[in-house]
Amino acid sequence: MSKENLNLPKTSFSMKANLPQKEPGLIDFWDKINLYQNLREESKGKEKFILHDGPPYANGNIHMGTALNKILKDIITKFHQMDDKDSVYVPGWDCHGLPIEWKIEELYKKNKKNKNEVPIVEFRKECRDFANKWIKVHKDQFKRLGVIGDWENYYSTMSFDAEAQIVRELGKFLKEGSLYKGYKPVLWSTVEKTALSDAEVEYMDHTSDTIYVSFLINKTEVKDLEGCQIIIWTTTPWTIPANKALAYNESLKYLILEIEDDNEFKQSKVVVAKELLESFTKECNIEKYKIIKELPGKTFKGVICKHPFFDIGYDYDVPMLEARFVTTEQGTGFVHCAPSHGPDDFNLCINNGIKALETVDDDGRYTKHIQKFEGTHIFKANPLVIEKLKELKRLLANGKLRHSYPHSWRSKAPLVHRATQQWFISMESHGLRKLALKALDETKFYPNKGKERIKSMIETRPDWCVSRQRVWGVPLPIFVSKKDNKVLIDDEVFDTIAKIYEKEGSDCWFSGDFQRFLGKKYKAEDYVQSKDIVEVWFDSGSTHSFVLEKRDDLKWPASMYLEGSDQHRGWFHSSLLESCGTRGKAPFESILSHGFVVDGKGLKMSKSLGNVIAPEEILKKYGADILRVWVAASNYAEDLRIDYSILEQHAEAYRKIRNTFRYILGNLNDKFSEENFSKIEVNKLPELEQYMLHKISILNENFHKNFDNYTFHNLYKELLNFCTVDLSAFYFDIRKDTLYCDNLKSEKRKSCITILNILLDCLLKWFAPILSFTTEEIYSLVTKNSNDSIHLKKFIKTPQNWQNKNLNEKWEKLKKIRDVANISIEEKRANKLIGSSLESNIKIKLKKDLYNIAKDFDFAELCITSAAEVLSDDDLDQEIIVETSKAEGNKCNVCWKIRKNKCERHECFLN
RNA sequence: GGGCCGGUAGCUCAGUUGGUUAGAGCACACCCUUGAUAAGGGUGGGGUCGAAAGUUCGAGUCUUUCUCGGCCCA
Repeated sequence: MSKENLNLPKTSFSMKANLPQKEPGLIDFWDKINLYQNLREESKGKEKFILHDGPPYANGNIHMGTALNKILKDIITKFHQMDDKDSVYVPGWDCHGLPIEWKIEELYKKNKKNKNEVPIVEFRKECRDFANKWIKVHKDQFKRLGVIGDWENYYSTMSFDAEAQIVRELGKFLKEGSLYKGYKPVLWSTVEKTALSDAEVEYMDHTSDTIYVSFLINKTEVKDLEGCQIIIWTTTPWTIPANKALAYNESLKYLILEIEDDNEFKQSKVVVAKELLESFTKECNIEKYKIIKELPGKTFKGVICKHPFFDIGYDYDVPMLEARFVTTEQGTGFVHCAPSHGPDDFNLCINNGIKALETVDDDGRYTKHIQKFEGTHIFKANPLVIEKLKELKRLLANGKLRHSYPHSWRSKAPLVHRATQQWFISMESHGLRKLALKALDETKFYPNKGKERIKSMIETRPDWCVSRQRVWGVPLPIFVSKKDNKVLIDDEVFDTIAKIYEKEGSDCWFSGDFQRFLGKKYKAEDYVQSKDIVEVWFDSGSTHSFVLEKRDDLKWPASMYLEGSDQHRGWFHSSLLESCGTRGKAPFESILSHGFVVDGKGLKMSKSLGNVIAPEEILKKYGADILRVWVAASNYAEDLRIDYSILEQHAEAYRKIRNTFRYILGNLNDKFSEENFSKIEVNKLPELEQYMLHKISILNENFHKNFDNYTFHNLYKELLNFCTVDLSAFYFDIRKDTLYCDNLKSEKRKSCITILNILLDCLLKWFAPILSFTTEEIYSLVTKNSNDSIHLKKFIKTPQNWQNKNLNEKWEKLKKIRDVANISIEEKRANKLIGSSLESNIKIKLKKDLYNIAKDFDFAELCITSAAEVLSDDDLDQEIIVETSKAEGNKCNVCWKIRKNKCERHECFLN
């Protein structure tokens, strides 16, 4: 008997995947057949699913987080496409902003070029080129991941039409009146000469000078306080010249002490918080003192102090104000307030009628408002201030403190709070906060916890500062009248600007002549043109207006926004505010947020820890499909762990899936014939095949449930388990005998082939959104049409009559018997009585109920033994007993079963 | 420092309103197979559910504290 007469599997589908080599070819194939266009053609007129791409910043190579984000987007887009929708994905890029400006400046420094001597227009052109360069790089990197989208017609925040639309959006806020000119302290970098957004701030350790300063009480109605000195503690001595007030907390208790040490403060009566007495006396080296009196916080209401520099011209009142931000964590229980140099100080002062002044200029030097120190750089002012305080006998102590302090993420320079003129969008004036909160209630969140996260941010956030003192961005379309200082608000002007931008881009704002923006109605000489640009979050927050609304292939609002969980404060947030401010509604119907990529131990990836894995390495070693499996198998609601052992595990699972396909293809000899599911005559199939149809149907149901909830890790796990447990270890194992040995015309074999065709169809489609490359590789192997793609297909629909609950229950019982049989066989195998299960005969004893179910089944087939006997025995102490004995006789060289006589099986006999 | 989220086998994940002995797949070990073969099958070991305390007849599940990690904010 030779093997040629058997129907052994034969396929050209290789066991080894070779993904890194094979995948680029499939990307070329998708380009060649114009897959994206075909998808649009195919689904014309269907319900749209629009996943609006949050634009990554066009700078630097992609990292794991970006890869995760894009793959997740692609998986979801493909799912909806196969779910019979028109699922359009338009990728985009965020292009303006400081990081790119910095890159160009770095280049300038390298080439000894002075930025100030380069015309802004030229500088901006270099920024634009830089962004364009990275868009190209990103595009290739994203395509390499298998992401299908409109790569030819991507969007960018620096395109001319985007810049034009951003102006129109700003115009809406200006016209409404919610965009206002304010004067607030912002975090300012004196090195970069700009205000920084929250995202650009890094908290690092910094050593500050600390001082204890006394403020002499000047006016009070409380007798006890007369002649006392209020003590403050600060880590920013340079802000003392800008001091305008002192803050105390009503809920604290304070003490008046009389210092008895023999020094310049001898017999001084000083006031500090009771709780801080110990640290205060220790740090100021006060050894002998007397507690005169304890006072409640409210005592300080209305008290007026003298500025410590009173004697050198700072002869104004320093009132004491109540503030909850005063704590007893450090210091003295009193806080010195410089409204120009701290948000808390600013708010407290403005509420009490004390205005902030421009006390420090762009470079960080004191202005004319700071007597005696004008022109001094604040970073060099501490020793001067300390010296002066000492001289005036207002300094109790000074020292150093190492603490967490804000720094610029680029220059690493320490930042300061500085009051500057800025443009704000009010959260309250036109009900923006309320609108945004309402819009969130109407948004579906995956996972649900995202809703609370963004809501609490919206509830407490201050007005939105949208201006930046930089050059690489969309200019604020603002003209201020020289006559009355009023902002020019005229739709015609906004529209003129937008129209010019559409043709030339916003670079022309800086070309000098701005009369053309004003048209004929206004004269340039009457106005001052703003040179501020819009902060980049406003850019990306407006993408819905110049992408979703403007493109015919998209819709507004988007079906989904999908980003990392940090974007609750980023893009989700700015998009929500921009859209609610201009349209009263959110630009998205749902938000999906994913966690961060961390290493195998759950720690964040960093260069210093050396645990960074670049997508590129994974692509080179494993291929994109393995990375896609990792995405699908991980629970994105939490942080996602990755390292090589985790990837190795997923690669192993992939091999299992690949071999499942390979088994099917082998037995179909690479000839897939599509079955019409609704025409399958279920009842005519063997029960095992019926059971498989039931399994497929149930799995398909769960598949859609998981898809509806976007729980891909459960979906993937079910698919993998199906391949491993139901197919490989069960159905395939049992049916090998039929497939290899039965006649090609046998009904049983034909039924099995039908199931294999159905399985191939199902598995290809179920896996296509995840294993985009592998499923395409297989599909192109079995399809006759060389221009066809698995990604053009729709999900399967299983007919109702495939589900059979009774049959399922029955087969669950049969499998239980099979499990017991396996244990029995294993015992004999361990005793070296048998090797292969085919070397055994089994005797199955069952209680009556189970016997009645099992008696009609061939357990030799189900358990892959040479013979099986099923007996009824009601005296059993267990439900199922299986006895295994060594099969005696000769091995049939066709079906390998061991028989005493010649194999009576028809096919074997024939041979 | 504050807010939010999380910690279940080596790994990826299940675990209903608190209710038997905490599950699955992979990995691992051993065995079998050599007609899916750098594949396939079988059996098995493995968990103080981050820690402690509390509520309860009963806690992976509820409460508190602590700890570790992540995101956001200061």
